[in-house]
Amino acid sequence: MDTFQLFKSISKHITLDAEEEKYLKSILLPMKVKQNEFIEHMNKVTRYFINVNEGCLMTYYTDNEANDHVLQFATAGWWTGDLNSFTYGTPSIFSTKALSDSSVLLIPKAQMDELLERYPKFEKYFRIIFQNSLITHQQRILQNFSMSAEGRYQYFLEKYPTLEQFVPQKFIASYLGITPEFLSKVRRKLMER
Amino acid sequence: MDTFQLFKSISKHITLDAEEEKYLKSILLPMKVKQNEFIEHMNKVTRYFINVNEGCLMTYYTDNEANDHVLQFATAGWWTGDLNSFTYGTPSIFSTKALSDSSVLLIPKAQMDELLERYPKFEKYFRIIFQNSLITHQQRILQNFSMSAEGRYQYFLEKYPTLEQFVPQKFIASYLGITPEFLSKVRRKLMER
DNA sequence: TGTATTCGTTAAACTGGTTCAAGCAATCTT
DNA sequence: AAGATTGCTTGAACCAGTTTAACGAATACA
Repeated sequence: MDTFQLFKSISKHITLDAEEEKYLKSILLPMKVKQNEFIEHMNKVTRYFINVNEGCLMTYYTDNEANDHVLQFATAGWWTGDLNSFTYGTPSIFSTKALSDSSVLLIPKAQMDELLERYPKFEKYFRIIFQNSLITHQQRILQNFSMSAEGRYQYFLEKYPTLEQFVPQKFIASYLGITPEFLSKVRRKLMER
Repeated sequence: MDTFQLFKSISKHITLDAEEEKYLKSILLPMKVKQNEFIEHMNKVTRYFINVNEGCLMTYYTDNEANDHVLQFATAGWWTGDLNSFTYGTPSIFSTKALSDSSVLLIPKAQMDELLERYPKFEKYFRIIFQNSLITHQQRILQNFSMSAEGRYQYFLEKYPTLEQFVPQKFIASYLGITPEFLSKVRRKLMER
């Protein structure tokens, strides 16, 4: 099964020789998770940086009032997880769970460090991955400030048309920073037009 | 004048040899900007990635109703600018201006590309810079969802104690995603305790 | 030195979004 | 197949933050 989405993502940015590809495969941990199963739990140190191969994951924060706040959905080819906890070994503030039966590739922290040291080419790959993700996060911050909930919802539907099949509405609401009740009202308003 | 803040930032993450340091210096454009002067303008393609040496810059988005929304303040050692426009050559949605008399180092896009190609060590440096910035942006998104304006203001004061000297309150309000009027109320409430 | 513009504050009216409570449909459990 | 839990919707009351307008203090400017 050489058709990991991860390798498609990598080949967009760098070209691996046989040795590099072999080494990378040797450190990846393939894993299947069923719907609603967790890969990482809040309050524990994150062990893995996660790449989704099939299905859909969600990384989210649970606040003191037990409200969930979705940081990110991840589908085929996307990286997810608590980057701060993974990088610096601090307890995670996020949990990551499967929204559908999924298959993922995990890289443990020590192997990630060794990969970057042995084959600095991967520095470029992750530089680009983090750079693009940063751009996306910058845009999300500004949208939350400058657009209404209705506008954010419409933008979400346009930008991530494939996510609706995986993600219950209450989690879309959470991603948008509103309550499920209010998303329901927004949707009705949009339908009536 | 070998005391650029940038070199302190770099030495935290990688070690440069004489050649690399010399090359880097040869492509940096030092520049002084007076208070309220612009380095980059919205709607134009960003030419430079900006590192602050002295003073304070602000990168912000102006929406259709002419409201400003602050993405980032940057003081000594920090990078700023419109990363999307710089990387992909799209028209910028941000402007970057000086909040005080400042000195900065600019890297033009072509020179940045060449730096990364010639000396891949800088891939690691920018991988770490973008990774840390991404972590900060993730936390900011979640704070905006899970904390009140009052909580966000207190957190801002704790995290960036040096910024108050540079930044007018209306821009702090903008950074927090609230109106200046409401920040004024929040401040009074906090004083009264 | 006087004048104009900008900045922070206050207060009253307002609104986008929340909270609480209830009901219905779908799925999970046994 | 009945009961229990979860997801989505609706409505009424509510609240955190906005809008508008006005005022004084500070700064910029001619």
